Amino acid sequence: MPKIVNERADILPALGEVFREHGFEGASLSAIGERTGLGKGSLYHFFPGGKEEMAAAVLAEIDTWFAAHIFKPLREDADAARAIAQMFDAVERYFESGRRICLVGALALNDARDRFGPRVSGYFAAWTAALEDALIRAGHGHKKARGRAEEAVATIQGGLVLARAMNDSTLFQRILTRLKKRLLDD
Amino acid sequence: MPKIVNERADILPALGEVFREHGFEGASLSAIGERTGLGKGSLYHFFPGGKEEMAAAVLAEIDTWFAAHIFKPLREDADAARAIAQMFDAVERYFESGRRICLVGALALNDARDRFGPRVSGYFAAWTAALEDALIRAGHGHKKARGRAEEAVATIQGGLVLARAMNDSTLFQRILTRLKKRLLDD
DNA sequence: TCGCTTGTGTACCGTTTGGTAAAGTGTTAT
DNA sequence: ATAACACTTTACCAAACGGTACACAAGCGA
Repeated sequence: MPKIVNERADILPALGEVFREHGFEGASLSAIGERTGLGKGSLYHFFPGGKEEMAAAVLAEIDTWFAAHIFKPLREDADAARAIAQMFDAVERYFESGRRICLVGALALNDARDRFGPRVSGYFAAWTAALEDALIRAGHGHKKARGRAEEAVATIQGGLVLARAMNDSTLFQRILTRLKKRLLDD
Repeated sequence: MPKIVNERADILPALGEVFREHGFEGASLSAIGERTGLGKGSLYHFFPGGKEEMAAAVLAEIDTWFAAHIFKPLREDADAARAIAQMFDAVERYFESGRRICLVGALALNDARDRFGPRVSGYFAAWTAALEDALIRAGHGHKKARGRAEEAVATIQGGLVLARAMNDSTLFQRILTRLKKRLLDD
């Protein structure tokens, strides 16, 4: 009986895509099995906690990725403006110009939020806080930096909603471009 | 056998709340029955098409409401700036300061979008088009009005995501206030 | 070669799912 | 009074659900 995977981290990307497509409730074990190529036996071997543990693992991986590639540079890069510009590049690549949605945002919208409350709120709290920090260092007034950061993160999330609703990835790119310009030039 | 309701429109609000809470897949017939107080028999009497017809009816009602209370004033009010201001008031009331999510946006994020594609895209297309129209009449440049309208609608949607994710309705209010100011003063 | 660990496949569990059928009960118009 | 209609109740269905149990195969160190 040959191994298919040997690290549970190997199937997290596929897991993430299933949850993105169907949501938490809609992602059935059969859909998960199909996408990952694993049977129930293997899935419950890697994730004894079932669907909930799978989603939690995906969220944790997302957290880690964003912390390393976006939040940390925003907080620590000596050139704050450059970090902000890089955030926009990373966001556009990560969300594939709006063709890919934000799983955390999607989970936040229905009752799945209650299952993953701290993870969901922590993700957005970390993002806005890091961006606020960068904005201040880039010369924005302390008082307005938090508001601008919140609004920017919201605009990105909303851009994903609109781009997916209208099936128009150029819309997401336009929104990002405008937002980036406003944050850096203003 | 007493009537519980006699117009199917009477149960649309309750239906909408169930879909908002659980999403399309997650809204089981038993949950729907509980919330509406109707058994399956009655539900299938009013909606022979099942869940899909229920959700479609809710979406149609939402479309109608927004068309009458938001899109139409934006397009037709002689005082465009006032129409925009009223849009923000209506949005804050309708979404209960971020405690209530946008069902259309939520459906857009997972595979439920494919079931209701035209309705979902039409909703956002109508909103952005109406706001663009008002922005032009309020003195914004023709060329940038569309971009600003798209970004504004996206920010509202994203504000709902963030407010719900962080369980903070003041966040939604702050975002609306900032956005309104920028659209009207800039 | 022997166990042991780590995965995998399959059969199975009880429950819930969306949906159907039909009988029954009120109301209303004739 | 009666027949038609509108709605509700109940029972029922096959399929799918999340999850469990367990036998079994491969790789590996001793």
